[in-house]
Amino acid sequence: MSAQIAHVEQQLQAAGKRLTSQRVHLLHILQERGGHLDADEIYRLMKPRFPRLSLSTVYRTLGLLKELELVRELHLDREHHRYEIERGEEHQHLVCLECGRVIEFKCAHCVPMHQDLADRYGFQITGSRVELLGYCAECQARVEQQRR
Amino acid sequence: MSAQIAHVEQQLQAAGKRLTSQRVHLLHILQERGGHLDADEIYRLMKPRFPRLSLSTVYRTLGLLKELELVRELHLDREHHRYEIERGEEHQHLVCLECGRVIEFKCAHCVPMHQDLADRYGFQITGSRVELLGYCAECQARVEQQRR
DNA sequence: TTATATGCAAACAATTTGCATCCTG
DNA sequence: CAGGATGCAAATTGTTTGCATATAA
Repeated sequence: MSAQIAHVEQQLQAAGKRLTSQRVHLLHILQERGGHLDADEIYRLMKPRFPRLSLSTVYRTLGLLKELELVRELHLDREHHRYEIERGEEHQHLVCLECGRVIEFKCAHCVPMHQDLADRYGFQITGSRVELLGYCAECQARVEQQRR
Repeated sequence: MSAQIAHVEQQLQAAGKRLTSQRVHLLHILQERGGHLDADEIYRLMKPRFPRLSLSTVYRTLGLLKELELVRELHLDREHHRYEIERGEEHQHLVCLECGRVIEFKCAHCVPMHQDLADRYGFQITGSRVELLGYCAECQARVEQQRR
């Protein structure tokens, strides 16, 4: 069992929650896949192991993990939310509008930005959503070729 | 009639669309309110003038204006989308998690960030969503006091 | 006049909830 | 064994669509 999962187990118990096999498995999936999954994808990935699994369990588990700040909810597209394990370190997302690929990056400019805002507006910043939209190198090339 | 509205009128006609009183009124509301309205708020603001207005007209109009890039759709919270007039100039949003207030700001750090990403990943960036979440000065003070 | 917009009601999709049953602690 | 967790089905919410009627061009 990874350190991540051990940590989650600990947090769940600290919150008086139970460690069910569904919860553990969901975490594993999120961890293996590296995140950016939506509820239905998670559901389908879990289904083989839990044939009677219901979507509401997925939503309830995600909701719980979100509250415990073990999972982060992303709003990368308008249709549904996507989820990833909260790794503690702030990072941003780059989304390709053509193929949907998501690249994570860390932005050196964001820390001074937070400080700026604290100074200018007295805002205490607790979180951020930085999502940049555009076209990845591959899709640019493909579109270019089709246009030829 | 403001220059904004004149511009919209022109764009609509260029796209072969009609200039209905509902569309004009919706634009006026968005302009007067300065944006950040959701579909239902717009609906309620328009209702007095158009008692038989339906929500679907609001959604269809917003969809149309969004396609023409006259209106921008924001995803500030998970419940619904909010809309504002597209002013051409990129800006970011600061959202208070307590009172819901939205502050717009312009971030000097964002332009170099786009350039960075183009360099690092070959990404062509066409848009961005930068939303910072936290607590405004007033709400911090209030919470502080309650805790006392 | 004629195609585009609107209003209304019904359809949808993502997410949430009530309740009986199940299972972890 | 007791209370939290699950599965199922039904309810909610935000948004979209089909169709008959109204209206801008």
